[in-house]
Amino acid sequence: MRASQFFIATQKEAPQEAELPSHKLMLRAGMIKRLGSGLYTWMPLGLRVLRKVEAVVREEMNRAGALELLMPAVQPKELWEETGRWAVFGPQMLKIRDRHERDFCFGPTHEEVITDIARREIRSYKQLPLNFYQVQTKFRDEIRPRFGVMRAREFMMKDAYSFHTDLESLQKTYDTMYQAYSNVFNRLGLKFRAVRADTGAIGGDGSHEFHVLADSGEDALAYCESSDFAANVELAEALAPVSARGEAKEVMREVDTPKQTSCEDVAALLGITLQQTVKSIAVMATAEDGSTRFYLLLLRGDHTLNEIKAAKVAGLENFRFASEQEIRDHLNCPPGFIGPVGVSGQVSVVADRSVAVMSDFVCGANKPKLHLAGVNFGRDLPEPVAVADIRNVVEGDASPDGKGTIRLCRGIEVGHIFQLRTKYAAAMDAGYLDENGQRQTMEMGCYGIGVSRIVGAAIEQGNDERGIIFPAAMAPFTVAITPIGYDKSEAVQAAAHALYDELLAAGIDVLLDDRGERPGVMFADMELIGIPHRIVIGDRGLKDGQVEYQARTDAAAQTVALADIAGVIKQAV
RNA sequence: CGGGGUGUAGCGUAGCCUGGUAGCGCGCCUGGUUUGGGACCAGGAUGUCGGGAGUUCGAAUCUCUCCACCCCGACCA
Repeated sequence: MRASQFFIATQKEAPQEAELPSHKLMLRAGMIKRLGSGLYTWMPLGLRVLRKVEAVVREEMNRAGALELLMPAVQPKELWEETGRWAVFGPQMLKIRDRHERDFCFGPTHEEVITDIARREIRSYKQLPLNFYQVQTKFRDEIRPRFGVMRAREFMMKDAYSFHTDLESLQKTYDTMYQAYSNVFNRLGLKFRAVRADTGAIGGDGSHEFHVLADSGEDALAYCESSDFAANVELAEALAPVSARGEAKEVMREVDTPKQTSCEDVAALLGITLQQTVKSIAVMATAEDGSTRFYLLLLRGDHTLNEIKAAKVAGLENFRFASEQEIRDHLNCPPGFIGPVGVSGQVSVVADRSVAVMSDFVCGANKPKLHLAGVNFGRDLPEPVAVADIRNVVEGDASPDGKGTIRLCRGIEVGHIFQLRTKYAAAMDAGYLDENGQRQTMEMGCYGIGVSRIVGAAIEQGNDERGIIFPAAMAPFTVAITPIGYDKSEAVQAAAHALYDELLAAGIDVLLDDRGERPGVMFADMELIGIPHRIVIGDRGLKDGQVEYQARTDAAAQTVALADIAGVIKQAV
């Protein structure tokens, strides 16, 4: 491609709306243009990148035996009513009405459509298993679109749906998809982790999220460096401490804490570590019969509450934080000094596993401006009614698989594979006849990749002060030729054209910057848009038969003989 | 939806408090000089100051209202 024939729309300054590096850079590079909230035009440059991602996804899906089809973006309401999701999806679904006043939605996902296909087309176990996929534009009316294409309302997604006679077959395809996804992200040159995900009401261990690692990621992840364990922090288990509770050595006593309402302040005042303090979190839980109960959740001072885990404790299914008034009503004490010692029968105490093994600890005294030190379970207060894992894991915790310690990072979810089981097939009566002529419900799996989101995630992972650093597999162009004095020097032109033709003939995506711009402009543009390889041709080097080569990630250029440069590039790509 | 904020040329902004008819940088166009890291000189074009209503002799500026967008929370590829 000749730059003069292409559309390069780079900008020096990023629009104010952009916050993340990837969003700013995509705007500055002219890859995307915003049309409305969460709506982006993919400009020619950006589209080249998107298409490269799609190509890799397609290749790996095809290789994994999935079959591409294309479903309508617009779907009739009736289909969604069969699964009850017309109501469930709620305002996230863009609903539209045609001239006959019939209701439709712009598809946020395609389980209903594909299940409809399956129930119409699949009759016999002999046709199974099957795995269909598509690359489609989806629309989800996000509560808050942000970060450019990372959380757009209209976005490009690859979604696949598999159908099976039994769980074993589903598991097999699931494993195949797991591998295919790993292949995709490896080929795209992304640092990623497959993370065990919450399967919610369906249960089982049939769900993984694929996260691209990036500091700006919206999800907090816990992973183990010495094993393949990885999980969302919300779900990562904090193992019970291996050491048993120590002997009580101290006598319980009150200590003055006139202004110290947090564990940090109390520990600082007393000159002890946070690990010796216990924080009490007051919550109200509503039981099934509608009655409410006041709970104190006990955490070690250096830990934080994991609300998802806490909600799994019997009785706490739908808890909320207690109001200040409720705290005063139950403990006769203002927040900041509350604790589990001497509480009435109206109060239930739930301790985190790490608290359960503590001895001689410090906690609130349930009296204003006082804390208690040297507190011990069994002696100063009853054992808690429940001991559970209710905290977030922290760096250094033992990995739940027992193979090392946990580290934390942030990730951007770019893929999700899920064993749906029979949820949709049952709701929509998608069945087949088995070997015995008996009608059975199909098992289903679904597998999504956020194609457009990957572009943002990749840039989030690869950028520097000069611009985007694209992995080779998704760069809009592989090589940039930047001739200096292009419109003045016939020698430069001749050399540039010859090289351009040779690289094109070798099937390499080359961008020849024939705009006649000054060197600084060309360099800045090529670096901003993240082209992995750059060749500079100028009269200065040409008189010695030399050109310059610099990879986007190199600190400086190197001199290469003009005669060798094509070979060097072919070698490098 | 709740809370906060911003709308001035393609992009970034000044002016608003204290009303007097809009300025700067980048970009764009023309001519010239330049050409190894976002050139320089000269000339030029581009603004319903988000929309509407009001106050006023006069509104980008004050008031009301609507709209759009951005940021913080719940959702997700």
